[in-house]
Amino acid sequence: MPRVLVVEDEAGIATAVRRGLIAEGFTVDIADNGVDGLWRVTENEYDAVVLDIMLPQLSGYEVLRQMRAANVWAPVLMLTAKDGEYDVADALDLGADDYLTKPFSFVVLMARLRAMMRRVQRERPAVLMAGDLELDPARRQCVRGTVEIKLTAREFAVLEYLMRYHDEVVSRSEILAHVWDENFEGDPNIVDVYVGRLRRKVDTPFKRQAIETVRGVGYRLHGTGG
Amino acid sequence: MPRVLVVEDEAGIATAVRRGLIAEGFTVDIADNGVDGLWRVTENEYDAVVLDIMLPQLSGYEVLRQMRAANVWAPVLMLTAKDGEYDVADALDLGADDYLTKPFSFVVLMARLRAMMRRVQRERPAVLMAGDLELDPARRQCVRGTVEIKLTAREFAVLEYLMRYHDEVVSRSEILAHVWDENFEGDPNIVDVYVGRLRRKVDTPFKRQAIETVRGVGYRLHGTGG
DNA sequence: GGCGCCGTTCAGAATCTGTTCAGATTGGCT
DNA sequence: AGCCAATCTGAACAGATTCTGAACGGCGCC
Repeated sequence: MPRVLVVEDEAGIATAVRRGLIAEGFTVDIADNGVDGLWRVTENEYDAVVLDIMLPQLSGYEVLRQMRAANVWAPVLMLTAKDGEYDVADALDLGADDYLTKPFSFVVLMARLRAMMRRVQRERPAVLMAGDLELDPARRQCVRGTVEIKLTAREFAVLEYLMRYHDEVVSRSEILAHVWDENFEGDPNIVDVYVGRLRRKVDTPFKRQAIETVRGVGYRLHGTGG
Repeated sequence: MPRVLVVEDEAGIATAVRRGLIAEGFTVDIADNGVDGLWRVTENEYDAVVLDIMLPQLSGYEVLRQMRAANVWAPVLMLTAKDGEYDVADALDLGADDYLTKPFSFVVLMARLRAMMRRVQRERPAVLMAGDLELDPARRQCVRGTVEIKLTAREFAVLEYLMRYHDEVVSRSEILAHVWDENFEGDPNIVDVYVGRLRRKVDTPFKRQAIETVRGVGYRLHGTGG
């Protein structure tokens, strides 16, 4: 699940964008001022940042400059008001990857975000593969061999995370933080439950199970041999 | 190899863009005035046109207008200077597909060009097909196999959108934004209602239903086996 | 004015999902 | 073998999401 930070002080825009992005399968954090935005972006790993220029406390320019200085290179899409008070060129010079003028349509935002992430993150393939398992985040579809496997939203998210880090061991807390929320406060056993459900759905009989339990540490999804 | 025409009289920009595009694997033609640009675009088939607005002999507006009149529908990305002498809205009204304000970064130009070509390729087919379903936007006609299916305007629009993005999951908000209005303020349940009606009209008994619900995300229309 | 079609709203029904929990099972260790 | 902690699993529930039929009002046409 791609993770996006939205730094925007106008609550209306922020929530609208948030809702839309979530519907599109993103995980979304919101910061309503520059300082908070800068803090979040340096503390977490985002796949993209939507950054308003006009912000309280710290302008979008400054946030961008300081995050680049701090060696954070997540792709940034700047939001600018259409009155040319702030110059877009400056933002691009500072290392923004794209920009959008308010008011914008949500569809355009999505297209730009996707294009930007595709462009910037070449290491992320459109389709995740592991053995004969195939997972297509855009189509929200999971296939083993030729048969489609139906997954719920959560199952999909957990599997996606495991596949993204296939052959590596990922801990429960890591999964919780990424698939649920950094401060999820429920029973961590939920991860076990979902891994169990996934196994029943994606494992093939007579084959080694795809998701291995690494006792005391977490889980590992095997990249080859199913 | 995608072929691009760049109509731009400032030699510096033209050659920079040309070099960059070639490096990205495009074939590039340059015209340094409007008349030449118009001639080339009508004589050749380009996958995209980058068109400056301020040009000697014939403005970018005029080039665009006349090429559309001549039934040339290659996607056009307009270049505008940031002083608002020329209005971007006019260009979009005339049928430009995107625009960029000078000065722009090359990265942004590439992203826009790619996104534009992708978008246009998807949006311009004459007849939409998915399985044995056929939808002709020009004739406002929908056919399954040999029988015509009568659809109301809204039903048609929703189905058209789903078919345009067949096999992908489209969210309710996306459908609302495109078929209704980006700031439609009614009950989003209207989408569910129309999908339900469409199902009753276009689904065949004993077959997998064409429009699948992807819970928590949206709907997906199956492109094959429909 | 009457009629039919269409777009929309609404509320209840039907369905699906996320989560919790407790008991069963497994694996590692002495 | 026996113990403890970690893990698995099935059942159950609440809540969210989606579906659907009914109803309403506007609009164009006869």
